[in-house]
Amino acid sequence: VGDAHPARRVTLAHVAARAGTSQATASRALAGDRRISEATRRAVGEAAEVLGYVPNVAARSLRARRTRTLGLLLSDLRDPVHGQVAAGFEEEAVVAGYTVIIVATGGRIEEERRALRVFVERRTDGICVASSVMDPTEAMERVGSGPLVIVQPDHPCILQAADALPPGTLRTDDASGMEQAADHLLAAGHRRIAYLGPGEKATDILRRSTAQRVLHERGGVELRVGVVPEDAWERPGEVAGALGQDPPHAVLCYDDKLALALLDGLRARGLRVPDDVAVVGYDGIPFAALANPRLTTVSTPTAEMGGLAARWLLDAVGSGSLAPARLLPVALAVRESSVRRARTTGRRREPVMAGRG
Amino acid sequence: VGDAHPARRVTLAHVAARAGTSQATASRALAGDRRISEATRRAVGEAAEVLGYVPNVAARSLRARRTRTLGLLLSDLRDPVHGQVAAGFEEEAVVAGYTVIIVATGGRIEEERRALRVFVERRTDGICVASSVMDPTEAMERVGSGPLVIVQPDHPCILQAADALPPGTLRTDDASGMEQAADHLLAAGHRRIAYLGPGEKATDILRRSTAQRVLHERGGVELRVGVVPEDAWERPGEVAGALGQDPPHAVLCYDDKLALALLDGLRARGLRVPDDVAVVGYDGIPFAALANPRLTTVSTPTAEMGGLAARWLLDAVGSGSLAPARLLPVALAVRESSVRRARTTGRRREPVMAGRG
DNA sequence: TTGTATGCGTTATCAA
DNA sequence: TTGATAACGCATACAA
Repeated sequence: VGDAHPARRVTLAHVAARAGTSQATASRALAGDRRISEATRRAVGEAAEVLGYVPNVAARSLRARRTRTLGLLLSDLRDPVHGQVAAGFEEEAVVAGYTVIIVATGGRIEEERRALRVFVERRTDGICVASSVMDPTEAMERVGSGPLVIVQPDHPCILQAADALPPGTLRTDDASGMEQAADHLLAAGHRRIAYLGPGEKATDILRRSTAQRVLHERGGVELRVGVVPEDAWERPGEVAGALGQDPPHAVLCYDDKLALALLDGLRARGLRVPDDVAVVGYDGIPFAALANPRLTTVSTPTAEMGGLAARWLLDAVGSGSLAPARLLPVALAVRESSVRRARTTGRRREPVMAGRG
Repeated sequence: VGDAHPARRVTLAHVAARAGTSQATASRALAGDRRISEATRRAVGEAAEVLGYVPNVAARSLRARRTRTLGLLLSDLRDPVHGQVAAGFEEEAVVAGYTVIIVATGGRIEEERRALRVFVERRTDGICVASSVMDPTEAMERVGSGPLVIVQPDHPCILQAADALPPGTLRTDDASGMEQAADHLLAAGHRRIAYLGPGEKATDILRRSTAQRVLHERGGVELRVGVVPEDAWERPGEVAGALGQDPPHAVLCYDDKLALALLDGLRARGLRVPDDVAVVGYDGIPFAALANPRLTTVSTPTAEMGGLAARWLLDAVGSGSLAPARLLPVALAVRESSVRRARTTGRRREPVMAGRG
């Protein structure tokens, strides 16, 4: 034998030798096995301490057939929403003594497949797939037997079987969220309303069509639709431009990033929010509350969702069965961006086209 | 023997059997060993495909004595800055075929120690410690022999040995950043300047004392200092309140979160930015550019830093030696929040105390 | 309460 | 070009 690795690592055998016990006893002592006498337990503990023994998780996992690892697939760690989900997930995993592997996919399905492969190779005890564009069925097939939780799937399946989703599916109630938002705008008297979104994602379609339906049914209002690239929020001018030359009086945005960009873009065009245009976001990221005007938004329990996903997985590791699909409630947070201020001079409602068009 | 695990897993032995080769040959074939004939290579590949073979990374790591895993310690996945760092880190790791374990510590030193322990137990090939409050020396001791990159250490050591930091240390140039910011305010004619920060962190002390020095030396200005809790940005009123009853004309903030909250808090107090108070942030998070007014800030290359950290580690895995400490340049992004608009009626400079005081 | 022996699934050494 | 075989470091079934 003889790998060319000089770094001598302390193994359980060394600890056992120093403690004067067998390897098995040392193993049990360190594991806190009640059957080991207090004396040897201390002896082993001391030996481990002195030698600086650190168990090798790879060996343990191989033997124990479990890794105490959870896999988390998400599209972008930069995104506040995903950050929240990841944070909640990680926190919950940690308290259970689990470690989290995170793979960001950028929303590319090939990367998502690669991520799942990574998780399976590493024999994670559970896998969470967040905001994935992959067909949940495909995800399940690729994952195989281990527990799989799917959070906020961004696949057309969410459009059809509203609640007939497979166990382990966790979503926020998009329909309810958009309904609340649309109702809010109608109640405020708006009739020229637009929706701004990326235009392709399933979540986008769900939110948009819900708004469309609600506005039509309850207000007889036809929703105008503007489409912008997913990264358009980095270019506020483009976002505002998507509203066209004859801007609506209210805008429902696909998410807060877009809404915040819209706020900026409208300001650049000389349009005041909410006086000229009301804006509603979606997600409830922290910065929405700090915008000027403060952004009205559908507040979603993102961190809680991440935490719950982890708990589901951990429970499934024990029980072998996954919790039934669940729709988490959301709530509209009404703030300044959609509420006309009383102090302004009356409610002029002419198609305002101030500023540089 | 006989663990109670019914799920039959496909192992290399099965693949070898089906391909009619030895296990060794199968292993080599799948690894793309050039010495294996094209024929057997294909045969093994097909067998693996048919059987749905997925290699067991734990076994591989155990044997190969390397895990192709990188550990990333950070304090909070919700924070935009850390999200950027993590994203850059993960992206770089992925292209090298590495997997990332992320542990969030909440800035608690006990959690940081636990995180390092996790990494060592899992035999990560490299460890990155970001924004840690731990003494870098302690971190090195705990990590032992493996490569360790320390990103933005938040430990008093950064105050003393400016550039005499150990190899593998990666920082943005805080002193330069604050210098630029302070110079900017002086150039704009401000003389009543305050600094707002959490008051304890080493990074905070470094930024504050730099501002203090620059303002004093170049402008003869004494910096006022306001201290707010680290999570105060969630309570804008508290942030603005920390400026006292006689607000300054310009505020340097410890970070963008604080600055954005200050914007909101000042607005609630009836103070206009930048007309009554100029505000400068730090970090350059994306939302700073979308604030109203758009936030002047010191833009730091966070994602790049994460990416570089990963590359350093990957290089060290190969070479065994770590890159020398490095200070990444930062640049002031001057935006609306610190530049008085020309159109306002002159530059009145009296201590404005409008609104509800 | 402790020890013995075995196998987890790979890769690498050595011999063929 | 391929095959036996031996670790890698640990946990556990079984025996004592």
